[in-house]
Amino acid sequence: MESQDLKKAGLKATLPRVRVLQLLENSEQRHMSAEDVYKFLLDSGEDVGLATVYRVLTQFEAAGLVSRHHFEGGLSVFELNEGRHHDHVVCVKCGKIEEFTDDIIEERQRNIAKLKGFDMTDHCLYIYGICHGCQKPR
Amino acid sequence: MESQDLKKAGLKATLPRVRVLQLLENSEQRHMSAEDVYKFLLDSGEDVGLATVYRVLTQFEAAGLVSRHHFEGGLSVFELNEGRHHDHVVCVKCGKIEEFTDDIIEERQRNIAKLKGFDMTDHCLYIYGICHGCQKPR
DNA sequence: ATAATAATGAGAAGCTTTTGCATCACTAAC
DNA sequence: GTTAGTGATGCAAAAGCTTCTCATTATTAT
Ligand SMILES: [Mn+2]
Ligand SMILES: [Mn+2]
Ligand SMILES: [Zn+2]
Ligand SMILES: [Zn+2]
Repeated sequence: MESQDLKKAGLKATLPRVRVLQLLENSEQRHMSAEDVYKFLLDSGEDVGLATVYRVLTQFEAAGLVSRHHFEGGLSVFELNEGRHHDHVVCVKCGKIEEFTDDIIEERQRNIAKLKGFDMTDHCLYIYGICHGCQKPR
Repeated sequence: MESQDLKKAGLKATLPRVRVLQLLENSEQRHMSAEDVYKFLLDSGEDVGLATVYRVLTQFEAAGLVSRHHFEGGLSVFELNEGRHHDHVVCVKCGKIEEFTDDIIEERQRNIAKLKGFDMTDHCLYIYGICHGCQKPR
């Protein structure tokens, strides 16, 4: 029940919040822009405002329910935060996204931060390329 | 001589272009937003338009003269491309930026891309944290 | 059910970046 | 050195994308 998740996160269980959370949990498309979320909700007959979508996503991010990414081109997308950190491989042609984690890279990042005297709070690694499907001649 | 670099890149050596390139080469601040570049130029008495700065930076990027980064928060910054790839550690308090390269991380990234069937074109790794100076209590 | 309070939707506003266009400046040819 | 041609520039307007304002509505605790 999404209402419970929201309350645990200290957020009132309003209809727009429940709907956004449900969408992020059930959508085929795991990484979505605010506009995407908005359109999906409109299409499923919800009466929601774009401003609310932005507000809710920002609140979810603050509450740790979702993560926000800034992919190449500067467009920002959201995804449900399911605990396990991961990084991304993005196809620059079709936008396909693959997720991965690499413990050795993670380890090395921590060391680099320490070496530079930083108290690491976050990190992100984006690999851009052309996916198998987009490589075909023609 | 910046005019030569520009011509080699297939760009007319116009005054705004030369000035932007000089600034990127000589500025104390290595990573700059378009607005930064614009203000620096105005302050040094140049008569340049913001639109031109954006146009020139985009052209420089296309020509491989500069790289563009989208740091957390979505703001995009530019830096002179001096051939050697590197990644970034960014202080989320003061904006201080440290650069680094790690061959093992680079190697692993290539493998991950290959494993996922991607033809890697680019990648970026941002480590966010609080720098030494900003860690001091108060 | 009610009252108190917080959240919402719609539109306005704010930023950053891009575009249209008349004018101006490089460049190369004289 | 001039000149002609093309391409670049500055300005203002426009186009995203995101946030804010505010009157209205929904949620929660009583
Ligand atoms: Mn992901
Ligand atoms: Mn750098
Ligand atoms: Zn693809
Ligand atoms: Zn700092």
